[in-house]
Amino acid sequence: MKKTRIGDIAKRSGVSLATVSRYFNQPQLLSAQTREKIEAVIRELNYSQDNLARILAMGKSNLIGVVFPHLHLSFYAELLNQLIDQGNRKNYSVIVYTSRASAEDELALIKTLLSYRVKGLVLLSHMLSPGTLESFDVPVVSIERRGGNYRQINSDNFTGGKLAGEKLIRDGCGAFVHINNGYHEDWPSFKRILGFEYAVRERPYELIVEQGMTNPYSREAGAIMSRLVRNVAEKYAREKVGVFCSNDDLASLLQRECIKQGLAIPGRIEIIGYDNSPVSDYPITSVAQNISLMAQLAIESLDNYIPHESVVPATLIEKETTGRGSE
Amino acid sequence: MKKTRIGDIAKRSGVSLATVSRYFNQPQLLSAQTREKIEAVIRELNYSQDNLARILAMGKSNLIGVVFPHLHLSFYAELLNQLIDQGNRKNYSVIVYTSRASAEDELALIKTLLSYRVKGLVLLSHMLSPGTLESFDVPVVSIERRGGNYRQINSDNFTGGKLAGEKLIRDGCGAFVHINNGYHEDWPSFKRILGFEYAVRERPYELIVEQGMTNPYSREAGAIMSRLVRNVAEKYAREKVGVFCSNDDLASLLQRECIKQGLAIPGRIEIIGYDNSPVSDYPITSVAQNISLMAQLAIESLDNYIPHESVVPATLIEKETTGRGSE
DNA sequence: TTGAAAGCGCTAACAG
DNA sequence: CTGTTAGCGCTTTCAA
Repeated sequence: MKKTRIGDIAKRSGVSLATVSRYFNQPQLLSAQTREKIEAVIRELNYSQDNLARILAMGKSNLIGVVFPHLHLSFYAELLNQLIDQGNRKNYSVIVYTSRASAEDELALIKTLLSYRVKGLVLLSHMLSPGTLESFDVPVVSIERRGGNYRQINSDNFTGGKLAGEKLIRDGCGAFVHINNGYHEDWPSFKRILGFEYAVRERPYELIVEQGMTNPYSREAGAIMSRLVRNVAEKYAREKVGVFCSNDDLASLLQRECIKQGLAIPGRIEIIGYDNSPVSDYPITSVAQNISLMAQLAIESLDNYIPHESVVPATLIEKETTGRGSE
Repeated sequence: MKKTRIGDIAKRSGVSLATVSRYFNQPQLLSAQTREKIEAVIRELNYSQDNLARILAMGKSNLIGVVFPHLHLSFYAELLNQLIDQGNRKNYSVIVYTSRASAEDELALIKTLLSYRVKGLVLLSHMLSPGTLESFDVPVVSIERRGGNYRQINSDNFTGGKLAGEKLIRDGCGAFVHINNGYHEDWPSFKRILGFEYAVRERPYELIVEQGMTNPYSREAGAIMSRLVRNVAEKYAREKVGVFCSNDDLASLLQRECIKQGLAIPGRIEIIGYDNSPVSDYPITSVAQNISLMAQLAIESLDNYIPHESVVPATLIEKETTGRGSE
């Protein structure tokens, strides 16, 4: 049982192959009559297009390549979700990869993507240098990554961090902690720290960086967080502590640990996460990134590609790990 | 700046186009000399293959199509992770979709996948009937889904449920609850319920089904769980309650709610989840599905396709939401 | 409105 | 070992 091709339906409906092709691509050019004839045969033979051949002939696909560091962070999972959904609206299909161990491997991976003639690349991986990204001859959009001469979509990290700080101050916290699992001054997310530090300036403040919590669900991360909470509780015994975490998963881990150690939330300690991804929709106060807008912008910037940075607003979503403020 | 093709490098190195093709596909056939010559030019011209053309010429791709219901469940996110990784070993690329609203739409989506000549389909969606799945002319593997004449990969759900039940009994629970967000007797996961019920037979037992918790991270799910915990605590005031949840995310939600309502874990209530996905690696006792094995089997069954069911073992991973047993 | 024919970039007989 | 050539299935001038 061979695959039915455009030629088969051409023959069967007594028109030329080109006409059938037009049926799909420029139906206005066809007489209503031929159109119906073709339609009937297509249905009859249960034909469906071969996108591969189509792409080859046309030169560009509507496959889009996406590279995530991994999918263990709820922000990533949700963004992928949204990218797929937004892509679907434009009939794009998403090929997804997770990051490799070395820049070299990652480059190979992207070359594979390119070998499928992807229409564009959406990257959340940190592995490749801006220079490399600029060298691809398809649209490249980075999300929450270092900048360069390509399309960047970032959330308003500074404001996000600032909102978090201000909220914790309003709630009467006397000591402030930011927990991060590793940052780089070039990354947009670094501005979260700056924003937070700006808000809490001249108050007791501490920046804690723990690379071991890159996967917040690992046993290691649990152990680290446990120790960390103990230290913080001991160190700031008299004032309420306001903690801002670089992502929700970390915040969630922190919350669990506080509960375990009997620190009242939000009485003794307040927690604010970042992302407001569905996984944390309930009940952790978080700075929301508007993930769906980011996905939409990413997808839409693929056609009509203009390298530049977009900053999407960040908003504080108050839930149960912070207080009522003091207004 | 045109794309460099196989022909360009043929010309430049003074061999025929076919020879260059062989360089990639059957290098043993070439003399070391030509091989080197070609290699040099490839490097010089920075050539990289066009997989699309390749697939078209060869007839089959190494794209594989994956359809998930969504990515909000940690089991899904992790499985996708593994599928990508396992696929990479064989140089497959994964096109991922999330389920559509209707069977019709979902079929269209799969047709799109097929139009890219995917080598096979890995499905976690429930939308399509077995009959439909059987009708595709590429290998189809379903994971934890209803059976049919295709490759199925399921975990040993009955044993999994049974292990959970037995553990709770050992730990001295006097009342048993299973919380599920919707099931169907045809689904493999239904056997989790059977296994659990078998283990706790003739003891106080209750099955709670709440469709509203399909996305355990929704506000709605939070509200439902809150009410549910209250009811359970009230109803079983004298005996320790053993709760088995149909997935880890639900278990995690339950844990949080118990803590909030002041029910000691594992003193007053014990919790066992299902999946043991990384998201729950810490600290919820869970029945592990061996997700990476499932992914591996799925990927490997794509070549040398033999429709049948594989059942991968389920094991109980004891963590902090259950007690020490009583042996 | 329609058809003929030349590609898209690569592979795979077949012949040498 | 290597070259010639005919496709893979579709799109797109160009001409009619």
